Amino acid sequence: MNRQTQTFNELDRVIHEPGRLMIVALLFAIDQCDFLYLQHETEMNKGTLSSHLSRLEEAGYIEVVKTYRGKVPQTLLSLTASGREAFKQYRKKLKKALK
Amino acid sequence: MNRQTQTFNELDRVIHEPGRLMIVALLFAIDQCDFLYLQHETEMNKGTLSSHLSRLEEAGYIEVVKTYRGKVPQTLLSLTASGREAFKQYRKKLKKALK
DNA sequence: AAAACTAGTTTGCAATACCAACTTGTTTCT
DNA sequence: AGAAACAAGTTGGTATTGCAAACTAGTTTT
Repeated sequence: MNRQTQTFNELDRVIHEPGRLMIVALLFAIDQCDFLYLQHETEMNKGTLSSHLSRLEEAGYIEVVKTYRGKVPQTLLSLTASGREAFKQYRKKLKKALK
Repeated sequence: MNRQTQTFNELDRVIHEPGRLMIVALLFAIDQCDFLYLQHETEMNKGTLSSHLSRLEEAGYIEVVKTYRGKVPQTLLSLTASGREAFKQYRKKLKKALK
């Protein structure tokens, strides 16, 4: 039984998906940002971004706060403690497996 | 424009999928093996393994040789030069992005 | 007041992914 | 000889992803 190999199979799928990996890595680095910033930074279209954010929220990895910038709606995103931990674990496992 | 972020989006999807990541990483390490060995090592069911192998073959990343061990069919798998290169690139990008 | 814009969400669709069950040919058990 | 098991797939069925287009709700422009 090759444990090194199995490590790849234990990767958190919610985070592993490149679209969400971009989002989580960004939020890990900058703590908080809004929907538009994410859209520009990741170059995803609105629909795709929106669904990835829903998935991350369901997983408890991000917090979604709908607010206003003046009178324009603005959605603020940030990692939860659980999300930070999940990303750290993911990175750790991946680094180990890629050795 | 955050290039670090975009790196995650440039990852080779054929290799990024954990099932295929296991296969490719194994073949990278051991050069050649058969279907059964892969099945035990990755703990995937036959259907899933078979379809991942087809995908990797289509991508030109592995060579599939159907032979016999006595009269029992045996499928031998190995990475192509292109497959080795793709895995090296994948690893390089990922390591860079995880920094 | 109507048209256009902002910020998202929802929907429909094609491609993938994974599992379970079925298939074909061979070998082993009884 | 007949039944069970094995190797290697193939074939559904269900879930997920990604994109584009339509939709919503409030705001600003003309």
